[in-house]
Amino acid sequence: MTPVEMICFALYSASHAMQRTYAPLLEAAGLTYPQYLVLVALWSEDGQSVGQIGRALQLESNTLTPLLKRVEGQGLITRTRSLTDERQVIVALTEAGRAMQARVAHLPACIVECSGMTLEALFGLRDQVNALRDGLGQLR
Amino acid sequence: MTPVEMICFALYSASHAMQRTYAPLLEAAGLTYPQYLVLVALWSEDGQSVGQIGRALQLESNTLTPLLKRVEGQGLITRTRSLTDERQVIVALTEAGRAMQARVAHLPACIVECSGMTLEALFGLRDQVNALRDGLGQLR
DNA sequence: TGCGATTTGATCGTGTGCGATTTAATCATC
DNA sequence: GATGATTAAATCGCACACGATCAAATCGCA
Repeated sequence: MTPVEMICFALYSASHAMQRTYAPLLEAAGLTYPQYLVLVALWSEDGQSVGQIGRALQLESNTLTPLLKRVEGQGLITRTRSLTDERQVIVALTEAGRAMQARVAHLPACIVECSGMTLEALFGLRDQVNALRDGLGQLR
Repeated sequence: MTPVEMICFALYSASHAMQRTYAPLLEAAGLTYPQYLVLVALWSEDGQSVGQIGRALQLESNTLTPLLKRVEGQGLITRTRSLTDERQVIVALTEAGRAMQARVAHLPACIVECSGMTLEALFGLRDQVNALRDGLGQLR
């Protein structure tokens, strides 16, 4: 059994390869890969709580809190306590945060190109990988 | 575009889900997930240099060196300079390192079970994910 | 109304990943 | 045989991930 023969290593190495592909493209925008994913979630729905973002990205507050503070420091988001429930911190895009979307809009196409696969193959693969993830997440 | 619609997020979240599934099973053996992968590589071929392990796992020496020192500290491997090329550090299994293989031999079957997918589906998925990784790695 | 249980986010410590740089050993070319 | 280029590993700094824990706010229920 070599690492290459294991599904877990395939995911591990492919995930890192993806981050290595994105990183130089995101560097121009001053973003890291997880920071970019947070913005994607906010572009999809602005004004989410830390918990909502965590459920979307499968991350805990101990990862998100410092990450969000860094993105806030860049002026892309604001973090404010909810008025209706002061336990929650609402994360909202600033104008600069919204403007960032256009600046990185070309990245997904770059990734598809780099991958050397068709869009259909990538979508099929995505669905299978998501199914595996959800299967593994079942027992938590 | 939500995170869920992106192939990069599928890999990102599935890789983390896999690590979260392995972690509690490896904890009994005192191993982290990357440490386990290093041992898998060594069980496949003992006596590899840091560079060889790095090429197998797609990791740089700046990641491997401290990781290997921790595994060495647990008495599972030894790190010795090569006699023929003193730039290289040869990593070899100790008796305890070899014995560890039997101790975690049941893990892959656990993962297959947790995944809720057939072995054939997992193998097919693995090959596709590896192809994507290799495609992305092409331009490096 | 009061008070224990739950929820939410933050904090802390450990272990990766990786870009940039450094040091030591080896190679290539003369 | 000397010496500049290359290679291998180590070191440093920064940014995740996550287990464990904490503080504050809210909920549930008598």
